[in-house]
Amino acid sequence: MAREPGDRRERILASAAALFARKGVSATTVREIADEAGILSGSLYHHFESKEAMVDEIVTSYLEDLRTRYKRVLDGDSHPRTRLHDLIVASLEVVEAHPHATEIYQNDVNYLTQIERFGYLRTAGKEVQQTWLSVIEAGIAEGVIRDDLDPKILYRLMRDAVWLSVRWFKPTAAYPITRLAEDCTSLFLDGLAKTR
Amino acid sequence: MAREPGDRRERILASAAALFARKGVSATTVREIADEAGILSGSLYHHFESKEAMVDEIVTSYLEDLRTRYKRVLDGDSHPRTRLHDLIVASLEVVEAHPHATEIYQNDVNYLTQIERFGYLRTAGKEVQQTWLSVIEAGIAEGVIRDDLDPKILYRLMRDAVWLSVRWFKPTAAYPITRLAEDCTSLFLDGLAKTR
DNA sequence: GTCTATATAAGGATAGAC
DNA sequence: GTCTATCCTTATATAGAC
Repeated sequence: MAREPGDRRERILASAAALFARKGVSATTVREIADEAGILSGSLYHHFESKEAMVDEIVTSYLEDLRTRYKRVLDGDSHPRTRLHDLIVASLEVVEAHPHATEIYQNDVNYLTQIERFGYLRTAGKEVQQTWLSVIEAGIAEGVIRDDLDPKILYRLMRDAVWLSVRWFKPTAAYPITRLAEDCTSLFLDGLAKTR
Repeated sequence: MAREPGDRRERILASAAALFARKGVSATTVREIADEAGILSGSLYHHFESKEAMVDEIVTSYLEDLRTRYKRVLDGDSHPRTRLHDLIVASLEVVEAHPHATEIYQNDVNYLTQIERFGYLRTAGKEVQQTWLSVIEAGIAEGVIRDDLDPKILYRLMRDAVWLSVRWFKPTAAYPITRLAEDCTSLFLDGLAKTR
């Protein structure tokens, strides 16, 4: 299959994402990105307006995918336990589909939100929180989830545990992403105590 | 009480830490640090050898405190549930005592470990992991903790949930750090399901 | 201990040839 | 679409006066 136009651009963006993820956005230079792409830094500006524009594209398509998948979860099975599990699965699938973007977001969100251009990250964060909260609160209302813990606290603890897996999780045949999702769900819902 | 010598230096370091935490190490300039301290950038070099040296001091004293507190936990009560709780408390106390250093570590560990000078961060990470693993594995051996979940996975999930609280947790009278520690322990050990 | 002044390097970005 | 060449700005760091 022949390469479409835009393929080259996509590959530049992909290797830029890898660099941003590994070193951080601020510490990655346009010269390094160009090196990785096998061109000179000036040539990058034929494809992209700026370094910020590259980050923007990477993060935007990441958030778009995330939004789509979360919406699909809310349209699916409505049992709280299933729904929480589906949210975890969706998140881990986004991690798998956009590992570099996930890492950029997790590492550099503080830095990025200070740049006007990336103000939309705050909104996105609130949307994600709202999705989780609606699931947790429905679970409490239905009597499936404990009511003695603050839903917002629960959300943040679970969110960080799940998303930060981008830093360490490498799926294997013996321990695939589906297994990690099940273990997360079971840890959060059932806990790791053998007896109570 | 009069200010001791070194106090000025400590205050510069503290405001540098705040900047590093907020913007990231790489995106923080020595001019900003100097501004914050009310001096010119050149004058910083009377107190510190380099920007890296500042980061090094901040991170080193953070890790030192962490090590001390973890050691104290391992010398204390040996019941698995208590011990896990104590580990969470110790971690959250370190977050409280070194919020900026914690954030620097969490956000910039990828970037820092690529700098030769900060190679010791890998060792420190392994030590922390070993501490948690010993507690988890003892709990499994004593039949208090489930044996169907990989201890290393459990460690990473709990670690990220606990440490990342630095990004959002602000203690209040109604919800102090001790409460967060208890909620973490209860979430991890008992889970959030009301019935099974 | 801080300032002035500046060396030196690296950064993002642009213009125009090819 | 990439290269050469370079502009301009910003960065870390230093030297020596005060």
